[in-house]
Amino acid sequence: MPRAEKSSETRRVPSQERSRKRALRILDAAARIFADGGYEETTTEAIAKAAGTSIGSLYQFFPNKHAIFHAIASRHLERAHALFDGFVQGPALELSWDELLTRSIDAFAKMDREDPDFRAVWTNWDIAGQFVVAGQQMNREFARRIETVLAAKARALPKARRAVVASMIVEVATAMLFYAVRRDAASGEAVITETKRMLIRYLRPYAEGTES
Amino acid sequence: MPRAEKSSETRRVPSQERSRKRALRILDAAARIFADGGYEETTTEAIAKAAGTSIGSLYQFFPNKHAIFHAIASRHLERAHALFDGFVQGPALELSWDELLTRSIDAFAKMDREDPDFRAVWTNWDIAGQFVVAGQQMNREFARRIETVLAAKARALPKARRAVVASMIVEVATAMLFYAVRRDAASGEAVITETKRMLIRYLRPYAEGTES
Amino acid sequence: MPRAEKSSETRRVPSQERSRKRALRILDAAARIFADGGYEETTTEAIAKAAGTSIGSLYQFFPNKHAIFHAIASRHLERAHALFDGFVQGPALELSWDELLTRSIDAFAKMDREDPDFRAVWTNWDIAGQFVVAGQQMNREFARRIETVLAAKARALPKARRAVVASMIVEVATAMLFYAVRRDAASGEAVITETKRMLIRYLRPYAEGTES
Amino acid sequence: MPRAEKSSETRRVPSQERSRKRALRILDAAARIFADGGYEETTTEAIAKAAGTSIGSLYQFFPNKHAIFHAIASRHLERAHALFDGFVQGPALELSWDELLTRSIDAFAKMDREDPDFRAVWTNWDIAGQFVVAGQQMNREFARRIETVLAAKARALPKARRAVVASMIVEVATAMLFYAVRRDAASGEAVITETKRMLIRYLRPYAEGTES
DNA sequence: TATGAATGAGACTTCATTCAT
DNA sequence: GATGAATGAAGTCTCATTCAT
Repeated sequence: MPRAEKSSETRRVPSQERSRKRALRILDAAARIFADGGYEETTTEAIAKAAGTSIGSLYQFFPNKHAIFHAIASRHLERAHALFDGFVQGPALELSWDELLTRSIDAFAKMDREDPDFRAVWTNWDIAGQFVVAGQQMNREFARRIETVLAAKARALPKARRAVVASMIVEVATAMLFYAVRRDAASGEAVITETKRMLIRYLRPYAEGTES
Repeated sequence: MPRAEKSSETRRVPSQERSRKRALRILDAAARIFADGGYEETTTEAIAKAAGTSIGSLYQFFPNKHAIFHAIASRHLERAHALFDGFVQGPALELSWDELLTRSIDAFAKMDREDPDFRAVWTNWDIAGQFVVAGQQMNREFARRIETVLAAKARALPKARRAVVASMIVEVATAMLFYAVRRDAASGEAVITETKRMLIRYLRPYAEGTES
Repeated sequence: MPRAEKSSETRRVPSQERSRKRALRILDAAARIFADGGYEETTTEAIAKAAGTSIGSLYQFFPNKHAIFHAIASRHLERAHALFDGFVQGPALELSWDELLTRSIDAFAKMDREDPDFRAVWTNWDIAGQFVVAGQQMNREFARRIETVLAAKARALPKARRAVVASMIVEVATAMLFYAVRRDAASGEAVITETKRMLIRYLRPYAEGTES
Repeated sequence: MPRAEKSSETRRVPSQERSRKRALRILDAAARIFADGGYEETTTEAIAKAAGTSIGSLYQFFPNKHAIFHAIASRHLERAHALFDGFVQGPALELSWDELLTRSIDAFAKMDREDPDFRAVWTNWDIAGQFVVAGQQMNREFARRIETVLAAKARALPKARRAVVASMIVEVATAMLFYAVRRDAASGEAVITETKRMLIRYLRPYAEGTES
């Protein structure tokens, strides 16, 4: 059926394209509103309006409100992972502990400041009261990867304690980065600086093999 | 007539007593549900039922749902302040940095584990999307007090940076304590231990006057 | 049982007295609040408080909220009837039409201004949406009595039309009196004056036998 | 493509059309229930059901219960004004006093009998205990217009008393019309007739310049 | 496929009434 | 009998989701 084929093809491509764009617009709008107003306070209607679509269209892309949040979380997760992998894999690993920490924290601070998804996800990571979603999962993922770095770099750290230390790094970094974005630029910057200092001091003994 | 006197006394006291108890039961129940299910997800009906009362009684004690949360936050705030003041005032100040940190973190860890209010407040500290309530306010209060301790103990720390460092202590401690209670007993304990270590290592240079 | 008799007697008399007073206080308070705020808007709690009693006592005197309103209406009814009977019975009947009207309207205007029950009853005479209560009933009662006066004084008025005319008098007087109390003293007075004029002009032809 | 054109036209029009109709159905149903059962006694649920819609739809048209009443009042106000203006403006003014009164009262009686809004508004004109709304406002408006007619027709009436007399006309007419619709057809008719008579007799002296 | 009107479950809150003290 | 805490039915309104056009 050439007609169907052709029409479906030519109609499909731009339509897919437009669809994808619309889905993204929804996600972007939702991230902004979730971050500003909280998950519960955000209405699906408000998201649709902010995205310039109708509520009906919104439900064509996402089965329910939670799915929207989930999609934002996933998107953020992916970005964060990609960013993170630049530091725990490849040439970056050659850097000194201090350098590695400094650079990765700076990189995340930059992303957090710029990516609305970050605030959306972290502000609402306890949706439905379960510490289910993204946040936890993501941090666990990060911790696992950090463990491998610790294995290579922190020779003085007993294997048994690697998991805790990795978690400490992730949780502290995350918490302070989140704290930083909630403050004004200047004091946010100071917090970032101090966070790096704290982690460096914390980890140095493990790296040097001179645990206090 | 001692009997009459007594009876008239006990007639009203239990009434007040029972009222007070009921109010506390409501608060306790609410704390539990807020912590488990989140503020928005928690219905006043559910609180009443969990407290073993009727919805009408609940509204006799609290004008609306938010007031219940507020009461829990206040209660927690008071307890936390009282606890904290034991460390930043009086003889405890004679302790070494390390001792002071260790003891106060242990004290808070104990309280957090035992006080359902803690989770209720910290899980929901961003009600309505604003970082308004208790949480922020409380931490700021803590930070202010820690500053005075720093003034006395951290001679190497420039006055200008005291505020940031104080915030770091509070925020990291809070975040990790919160993280700890969400885990099982064993790993929670490990996290507490590691948190103390991290803060001690972070602060030592400031205390010793040998900043790295 | 002398003890019981005596105690019940001596206790009873003042108690009855006190009870009656309390019931009246409740009615007075209720009339004021009903008049100012409307039946639905008035809570039984508010009545009890304004009467200086407890809600429990209130329900010992009246089985439910409506009964309170009903009691007020009855009380007003009685007073109004007593007042009215002074004009449709006895020596007052010797007066001329104009005098009779003038005096009775003045008398009612005075009562309406002074009796809080009046406003309470007339403001809320449509409780529950049925034009049930007092108002209707009272006016019908009045009309019936006026009919007898008409029989005597309005010789030119055919018997068949007496009922309508009587109703006209009652309804117009009531409505305008009610209108008058809602205005300030001065214009209220003017309305009363004008109402008398209107009724006099309306009725004169019936009395004189020169229907226009 | 006429078909497409037409279909696109009719596709939206019915939607608007249906909406408007639904809003009107809600208003009509509400007027009926308000009139029969009183404002407070009427539930939004009942209105929705009587209008054949869902409660959700109702709230899509009206922000709250009071707005529904307000809309009814406005609608009635407009109709009443339009009707009234036919008598106080234009050629009708050429009529004699008696004719003018007779015709306008008949016109209003007809409307009141047929328009459910009338009873809804007048039965509940004291919502919330304040004599705020429509009723008062409307009557004042009417009175003001009647004053101008009086200026032209009632030469014997001193300017200072025009306002009272105008109010008398409005209030008496309104009250008796309202009374009339609450009675059965026959006696209602008699009341209307008698009301005209009363007003004519009342006003004649003012018109003729022979005040009694 | 886009739209937005329609739906209705369910949340919060009030208040008449009951009942233990 | 007096008190006022306790009760729960019922009302208003919101908002996630569906569905006709």
